[in-house]
Amino acid sequence: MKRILNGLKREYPTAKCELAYRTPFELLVATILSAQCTDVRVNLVTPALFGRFPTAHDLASADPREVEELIRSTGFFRNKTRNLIGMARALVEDHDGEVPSEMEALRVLPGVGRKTANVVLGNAFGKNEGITVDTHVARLSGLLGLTTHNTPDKIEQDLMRLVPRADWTLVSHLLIWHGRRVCIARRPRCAHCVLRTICPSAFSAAPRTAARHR
DNA sequence: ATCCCGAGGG
DNA sequence: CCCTCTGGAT
Repeated sequence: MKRILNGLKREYPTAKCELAYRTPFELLVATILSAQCTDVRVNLVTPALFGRFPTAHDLASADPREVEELIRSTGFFRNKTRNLIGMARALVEDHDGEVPSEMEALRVLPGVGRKTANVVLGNAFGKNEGITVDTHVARLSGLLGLTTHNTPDKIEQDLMRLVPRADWTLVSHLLIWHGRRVCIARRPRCAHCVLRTICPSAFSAAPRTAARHR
């Protein structure tokens, strides 16, 4: 695991959050939108969304139909709209319209789960509350020791035990970047992967289909 | 047909 | 643990 992380660090020295945002509020909204949707598509809709609803106060009084139209292409748009407006109202009522920097306060907001809270705490507030790993990690399962009995939750716990707390947010981004750029679903670029020599699922020749790990 | 930086509910 | 919610890219 140590060797894997060192390899990834060398490959992505500037890994960071790829969601576009300027304020904690914008990051919170963008992260909620990123559920089952790529960061690229989120970044396509957020400029118009943030232009129309720059703060929690603006979103709290928004017309749901207008929000739905703006975020439709990110999928799950009815759930997301309900959560976004409910979240904005909670921010206005309980936090003067600001995004709280505490895990417990974030988690009770509508639509904010463990992963969303971690992204906001790590990237907007510089806190390392935990390592959250995305669905890409299933493709690194062979490397990370992910099995039926060794779930993503277990992997995250192992990573937190191995990595200094100061690097938790960085490690989340390293794994995400690798998933986005190299270990791509159904078309992994194994020939360009720094983990090629130690990955049990890697193709030695140019791959045509994705590696299956389970 | 399968996947995407998920959350909420049963 | 399971299921549902959604559109777009590949």
